[in-house]
Amino acid sequence: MPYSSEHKRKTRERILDSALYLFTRHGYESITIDQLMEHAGLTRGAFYAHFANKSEVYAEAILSALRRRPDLMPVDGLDEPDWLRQLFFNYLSHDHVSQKSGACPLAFLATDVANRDPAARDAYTEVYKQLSRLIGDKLMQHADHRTAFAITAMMIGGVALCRALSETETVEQVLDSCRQTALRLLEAPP
Amino acid sequence: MPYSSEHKRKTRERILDSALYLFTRHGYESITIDQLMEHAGLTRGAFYAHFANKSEVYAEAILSALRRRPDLMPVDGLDEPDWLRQLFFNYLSHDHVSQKSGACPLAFLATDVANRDPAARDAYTEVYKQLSRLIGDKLMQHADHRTAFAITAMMIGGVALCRALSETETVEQVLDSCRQTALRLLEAPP
DNA sequence: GGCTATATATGATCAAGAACATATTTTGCA
DNA sequence: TGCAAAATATGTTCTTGATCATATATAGCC
Repeated sequence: MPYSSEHKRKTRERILDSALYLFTRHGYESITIDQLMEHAGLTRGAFYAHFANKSEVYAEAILSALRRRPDLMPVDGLDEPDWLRQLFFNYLSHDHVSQKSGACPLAFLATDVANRDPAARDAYTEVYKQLSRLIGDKLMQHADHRTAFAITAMMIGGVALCRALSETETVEQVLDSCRQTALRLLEAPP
Repeated sequence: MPYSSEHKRKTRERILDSALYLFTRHGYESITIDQLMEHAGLTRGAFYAHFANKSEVYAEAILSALRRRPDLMPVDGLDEPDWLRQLFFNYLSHDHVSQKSGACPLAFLATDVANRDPAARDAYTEVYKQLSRLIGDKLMQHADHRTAFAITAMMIGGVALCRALSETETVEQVLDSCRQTALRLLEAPP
């Protein structure tokens, strides 16, 4: 059994890192297996030792976002409102929109996933449920728990929207408005 | 000069109708010129009498949404709050997500457009500005004008999100939460 | 130090689709 | 009624990219 047992696993993770990076930036169709593997420092042929096909790596890449420590996540040790405030500012930021910090697949692949197969949509759904549950839990006692869905929709929509807009001025307004509104929803229970 | 002068214009509009229908459903890359023209009741060859290339028809299709009377728009004669309430319910509805009523390109093409050329992004930006301005105007005196950006982000995000999700139960929760939150933002000025 | 299973690389196939080039149809007008 | 310009249809080229098939390299084990 050649190659240490860790080797393949690490290579796979490296491919998934590249996949998440490239797919969030350019979408499913625009990325080729060649580009993906080159980005991971390998060639086409190695791909099929790790994944059955392109669809599979796409779905796995989305799920892999859960295993990462995203740059978007607030630091530990904050109380709930502060944690949420920091998340809002991290998420609804220029750095996120321009992918200087990590890219959330929920925002970057929203309409892309809708055109993919069930595995991709299941992966997306799983990631979404974990994010909304996390926010919902932090929201407890500060606002209606169910508001979490609307807040996540606004966060995802705000970032997706800003990425599509071609006017930086409008991007600024959208991000600012979403941040302010998220804070309002946090601090003013119904 | 054969073919009545109206003929070409109408054909072009028919192609744009098909383009908006198909692109919003399947995204830019998944639709072929063949499919588009067949849907419009024509063949490939006719396409190039109307558009220079695929990119152009995509951008034009997005802009064409402004000229349509979308099924999403509330009926006339309502006062501002009622108009907005009806818009929220039309937009954040199952019929919209499942495209039984017209499809808003802002929600259906959000991440798709981000991977296209500047013309497509400019078209998207133009449509977005018109929608957010419309909502902003209706919002006057009922809420902070700038909240319009957050509300549109939530509407767009909510629909884009729901289209990607594979669990109907979660879709239900998201739509419901967005509708309720939109109403709250409408009725409770900061 | 060679053997072997596995990872990786390279070559080949095949299909899809955008764009163009040419042929055909249509219809207003002389 | 026939002509001509414009619209539409059909044939063709050429590129791209996913997948497969085969070749090579790697490293654990005897």
